[in-house]
Amino acid sequence: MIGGEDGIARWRSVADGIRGMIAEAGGALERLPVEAELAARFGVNRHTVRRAIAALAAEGLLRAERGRGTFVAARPPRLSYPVGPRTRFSENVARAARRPGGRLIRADLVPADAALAGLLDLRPGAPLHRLETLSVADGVPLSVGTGWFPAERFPAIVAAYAETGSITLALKAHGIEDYRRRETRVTAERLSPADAELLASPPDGLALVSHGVDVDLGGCPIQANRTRAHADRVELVFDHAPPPREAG
Amino acid sequence: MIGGEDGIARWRSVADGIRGMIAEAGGALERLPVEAELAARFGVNRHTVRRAIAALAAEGLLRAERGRGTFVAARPPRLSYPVGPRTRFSENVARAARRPGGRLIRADLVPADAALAGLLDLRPGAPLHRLETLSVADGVPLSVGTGWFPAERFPAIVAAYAETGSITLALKAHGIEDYRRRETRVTAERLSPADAELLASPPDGLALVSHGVDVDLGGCPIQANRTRAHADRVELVFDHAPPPREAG
DNA sequence: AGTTATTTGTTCGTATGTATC
DNA sequence: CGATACATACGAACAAATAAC
Repeated sequence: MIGGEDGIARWRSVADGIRGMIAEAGGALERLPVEAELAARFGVNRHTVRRAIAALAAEGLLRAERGRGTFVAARPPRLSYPVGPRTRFSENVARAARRPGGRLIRADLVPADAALAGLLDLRPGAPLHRLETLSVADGVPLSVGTGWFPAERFPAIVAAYAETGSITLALKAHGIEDYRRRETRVTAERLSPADAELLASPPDGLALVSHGVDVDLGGCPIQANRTRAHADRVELVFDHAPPPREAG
Repeated sequence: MIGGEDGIARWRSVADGIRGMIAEAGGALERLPVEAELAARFGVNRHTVRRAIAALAAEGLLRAERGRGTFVAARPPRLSYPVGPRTRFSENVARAARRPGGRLIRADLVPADAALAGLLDLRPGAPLHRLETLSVADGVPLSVGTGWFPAERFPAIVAAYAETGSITLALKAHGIEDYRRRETRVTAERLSPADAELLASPPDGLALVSHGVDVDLGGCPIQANRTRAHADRVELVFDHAPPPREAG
């Protein structure tokens, strides 16, 4: 069964109608009329309105709250998150914020699979400390990160992180004075239910996923990392500094 | 109304059940039983099964095709998309593919708003050529890009791009021999309906959105750019090249 | 604090449209 | 063309969260 005159489903027309209402109001419309009234206004069943609202909510335009109403999503500006050779996820991350912080969610010892072994220059099966951490700024959770560290080289990394709340300091306790980011790969995914929970996000939120490998000054890998940043709250900024003229 | 014993909605249990079926089959399950059979198997109404399938499809796990069936989505590996100072979106982009290509979707003349004027070092209201382009590799659309060019400096950019299919060549026709990417900001969003259409994607797909500004060798901005890459098909790779040893 | 009204969320039922096989 | 299978649409009822009294 397809909608009124043309071959367009009715819920799509309703969705476009709602889009129009929002555009017409020009920012003045905070809350949508209730579903029953929209259904009456568009001359369709309440389910059809709900289908339209679901589509717009999936787009990020609306946010429906049970018992309260349906609201036009007004998103605050994202926090800029610089990424470069000197990226320190748990630290520089939220330096712009007044109260940055990190928290250890979980830590365990896992064997390296083929992919991790390749990234870290280890044999498959080598023991790795896996740390799951949450980074928070001004009380708002920004990202969940999983870091893998060679357990033989960094035997006390978990305790050091738990004590200092900083990867950089925990590495320093193992003799790493400085390190560099080698490469960052960025993708986008939907938040997993577990990550949505940690990030205090509705389950339909998006994650900016970045994979990276940090190396010591000798080029030896010391950490593989997978960070899921809340896409509504964070933007990644890559500064492509011009190459030094002298080096040609 | 909430499902059977605990406070979990039935469609969530059904979704978990389907997840289980897929996991249990371990890759051997290509096609799901039809909705009516799933409804019977889980003891719920067909609508409840459809709600569960919709959720899993939104997660990217399933793909429903009208008239054919519901299938477990097997996603091909993402194409790596290097981003750096010498990024040429319409070109390097898909060099890894056998048949890269670009297509002009739309072009028009727009006045610079405050944000664009700031990025491009122009006065607000200055005329800009806006080009909407689609980049394709091996027949698969990868990304939609919108580029803004100062119209006074690049009066014939639209014709030049339409003729050559390349931003770099179109700029060369205006005397730009080389240019650099200054900065890239990356976020994630849901695909807009229009972009989903262009990218031949289901409407619930995700976009990796990158904003960038290109400057000529004198540092003068020549292009502002907003690219929406299909998150399932593309990953952005940022290579944080080590500082050249020779230069100290 | 407790009760009621409002509003979105879930579930079932039924029927029909439309694409595929 | 008929059968199959997903998509759309309407109707009815109740659940659960919130807000108002």
